[in-house]
Amino acid sequence: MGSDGEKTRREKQTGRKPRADSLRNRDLLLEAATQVFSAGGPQASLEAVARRAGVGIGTLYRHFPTREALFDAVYRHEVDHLAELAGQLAQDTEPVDALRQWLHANVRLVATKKGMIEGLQLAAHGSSDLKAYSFGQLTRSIALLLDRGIAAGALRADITPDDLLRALLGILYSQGPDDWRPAVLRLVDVFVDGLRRR
Amino acid sequence: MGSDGEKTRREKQTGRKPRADSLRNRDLLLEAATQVFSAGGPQASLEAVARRAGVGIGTLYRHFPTREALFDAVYRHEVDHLAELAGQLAQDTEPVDALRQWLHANVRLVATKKGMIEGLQLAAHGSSDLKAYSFGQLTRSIALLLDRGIAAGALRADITPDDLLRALLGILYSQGPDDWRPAVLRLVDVFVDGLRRR
DNA sequence: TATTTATACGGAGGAACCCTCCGTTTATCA
DNA sequence: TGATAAACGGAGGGTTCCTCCGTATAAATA
Repeated sequence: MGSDGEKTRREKQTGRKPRADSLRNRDLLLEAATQVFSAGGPQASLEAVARRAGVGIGTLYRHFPTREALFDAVYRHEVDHLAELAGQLAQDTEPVDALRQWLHANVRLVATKKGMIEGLQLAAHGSSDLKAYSFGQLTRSIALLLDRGIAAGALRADITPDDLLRALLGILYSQGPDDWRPAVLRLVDVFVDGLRRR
Repeated sequence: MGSDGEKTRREKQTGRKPRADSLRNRDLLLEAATQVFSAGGPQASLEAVARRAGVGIGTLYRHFPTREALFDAVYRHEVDHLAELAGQLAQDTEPVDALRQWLHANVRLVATKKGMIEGLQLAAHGSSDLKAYSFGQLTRSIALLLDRGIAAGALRADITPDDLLRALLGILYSQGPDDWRPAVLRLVDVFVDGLRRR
């Protein structure tokens, strides 16, 4: 969960206000990391992140003791957006279409943040907090949309939100070299068709 | 293609037989690389590969000037196996089932070679020869199976072998942490269902 | 078999990165 | 305005990457 971010943002135990430079540097690092990871993938240089943020490498490690901690902070934000969207679609839109649209939104997001999906995949294999959090958020979002479709009798009932998340991440990750978006969107549609009740 | 491996295996231009130690070391390196990559993924230490093979790091780089070249040699072999299997299934088995079985075979393969899929993904984004070769082999295999299904009227005709390969790689890559195989196999089946003509 | 020579070998070495540790600086609090 | 807890920067030891080159050796030649 957010434990790590929280701890960094707030004190040890004495009741002193966090220093202004600390907060500022944390934000600088986060922004720099977003850019560096987006461009270079999850194994990009942390020293490059520090350089870009204009702080010492020691400062980076104090705020984010591990590479995963940095991912944690960077990607939780994006995931929260998707969860919001799912909530909206679940109110506005016809079930099957809502699911389809939400999946398409994921494709769109990844289109601009190349490194993100790799990060999530890395999280999927590793055991960071990010995994628990983002998978939770995404699974909840999917469950919301999926269950509604099942309840309406429009979607088959033998697929779990977990399954669907796997497929989504997988299909998303399978970006081709050139203009992969149309192909990926088509795949999503095929998959949604496969999900329809027959 | 195999240009790199071939070049290493055979001379510059003079017509001299390749040295025995060279060939031997190449094989040692290949075997070591297969193990190291399978365990540690595509960014595993090349020096570790050399150590495991019992040769100097210089020898490794002479045989495989880049990390990609090593992948190239290691994974082309596996891909060839899958191509063979596709050929067999195309003769033996009912179209939709042949496709399903071939996809399942992919799942099985990946189950034992963790690093491989990451390698293929890496190739998919990069621009190595491995990409051209393995994608060619796999696409051809899929085309074989897919076209047969379409010709028989059993599969929808608006999906290309390319698309299907993307989906396959994607779904394969989406391994969960625990016992992911049943889930992945289910996803494959859903996808194949989506491919059915309706 | 002995000599020549093309070829391969090993590993030193410079650069980048990882992460830790600690002396110095600075923002809060009294 | 001090006092001091907290944050800062970056040196430094370790690892990996990849190149370069003097040494060793297998194939060719006599």
